[in-house]
Amino acid sequence: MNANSDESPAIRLTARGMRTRTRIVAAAADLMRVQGIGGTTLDDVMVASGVSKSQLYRHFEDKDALVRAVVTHVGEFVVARETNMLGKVSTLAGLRRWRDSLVKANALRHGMYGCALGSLASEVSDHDAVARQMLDELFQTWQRLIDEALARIQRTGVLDESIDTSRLAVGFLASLQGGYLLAQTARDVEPMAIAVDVALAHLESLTAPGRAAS
Amino acid sequence: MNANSDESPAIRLTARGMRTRTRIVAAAADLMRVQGIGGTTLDDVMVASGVSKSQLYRHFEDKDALVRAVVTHVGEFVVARETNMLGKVSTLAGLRRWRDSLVKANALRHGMYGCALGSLASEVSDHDAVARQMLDELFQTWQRLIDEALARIQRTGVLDESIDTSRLAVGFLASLQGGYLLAQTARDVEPMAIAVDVALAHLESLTAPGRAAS
DNA sequence: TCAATATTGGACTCAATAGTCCTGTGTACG
DNA sequence: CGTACACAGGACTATTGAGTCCAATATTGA
Repeated sequence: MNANSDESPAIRLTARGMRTRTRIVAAAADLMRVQGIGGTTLDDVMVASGVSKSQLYRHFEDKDALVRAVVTHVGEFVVARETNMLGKVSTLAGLRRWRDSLVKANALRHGMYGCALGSLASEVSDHDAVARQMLDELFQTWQRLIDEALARIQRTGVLDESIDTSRLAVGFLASLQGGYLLAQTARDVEPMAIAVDVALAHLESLTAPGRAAS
Repeated sequence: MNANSDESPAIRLTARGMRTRTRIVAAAADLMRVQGIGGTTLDDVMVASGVSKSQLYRHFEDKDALVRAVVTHVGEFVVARETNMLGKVSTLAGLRRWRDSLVKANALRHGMYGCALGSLASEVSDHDAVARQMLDELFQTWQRLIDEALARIQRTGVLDESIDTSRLAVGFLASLQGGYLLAQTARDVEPMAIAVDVALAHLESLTAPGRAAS
């Protein structure tokens, strides 16, 4: 939206203030990823960011405002990552590399914590309407990135033009999110890997045999 | 596990006591579904079930124990529902009816609250190891019910025998769970409906044209 | 360098919530 | 029919966590 990352500051901030603000949000995001939003106290954030209560309330009206800043922060991170990984994909092989990268990252933590965005969404959606809408838009952005990659693959000719890639993109994102949840519950990447693989297999089955490109 | 529903009681209970216990768990489950676990206080449960604090602590050692009883309760409900809906499915049409029923129910609440089991899983998995494992087993049961339906479809001949239905089942469950999450975030069933439809389309694409049965 | 203002520290308040305890009442069985 | 014990009520405590306040310090611009 505006030049500085993470939401508009409401108050005028010097460079030092911005750094402090960023430090708070980054620390809060880390804690909330691991402990959840409800499990993270403002005192936790204080200690982790090395900042005092009054600063917290100088920068954020209340905890909800901090949570929203965290949503923005995490959202920017995820969108940047996905833009990086999907932005130039135009082949099935490219999509498989995308899959590998996500699976590998999740395997390192044995499925713990699930998807950074998905966990926030599930915890916040029925409680904070503003944050819910922010997350909805982030999911839509993510879905669009997948859709655009699919559309590029389609344009190479391996995928029939009659296929609605935007519906496929919803399917991919849902498989991924559901996979994250199952992996988190099982403490094992496997269900997440399988879920995305099945979605990829579907895409492959749609590529008419003996078509152009790879 | 044992005859009475919802976990073992640790203490001896008369019929009246069992009813009280059930009332507590049912009230807690309802509240937690709407407000989340963290958002539901024991006082809320007290008021909703018309029961006093000491009774709560007579029946449950602490809040975690109550949460686990809720998991068992909700799990039994979901497994019963899915057994009902999937237990006799042996055609694609039957699977579509299953989809319709889930989508319809979710549409009524505009996606709110997500999946009863999924929401619990996401809130509890990184916090209570015992509850996490219970939920993992419930998801496995659910997945098995889907797998068995797919296997029956496979046995009618419309689905090639070389296909691994258990992997497909993981894909279905993940699509469903991810769809629930996206629907909850969007306050709209649509993403959930699309996610399951894409999964169904995949299955249909696997049914070799010109095979037996319907 | 001085004054205005941004920034910081942390003690303090107030409300909410998990968990305890004790007293009284219903009930089942000998 | 009475005694033991299961069950119910609700006041009470201890803790935690969100949010406030004000005094002290750093920064910036004139």
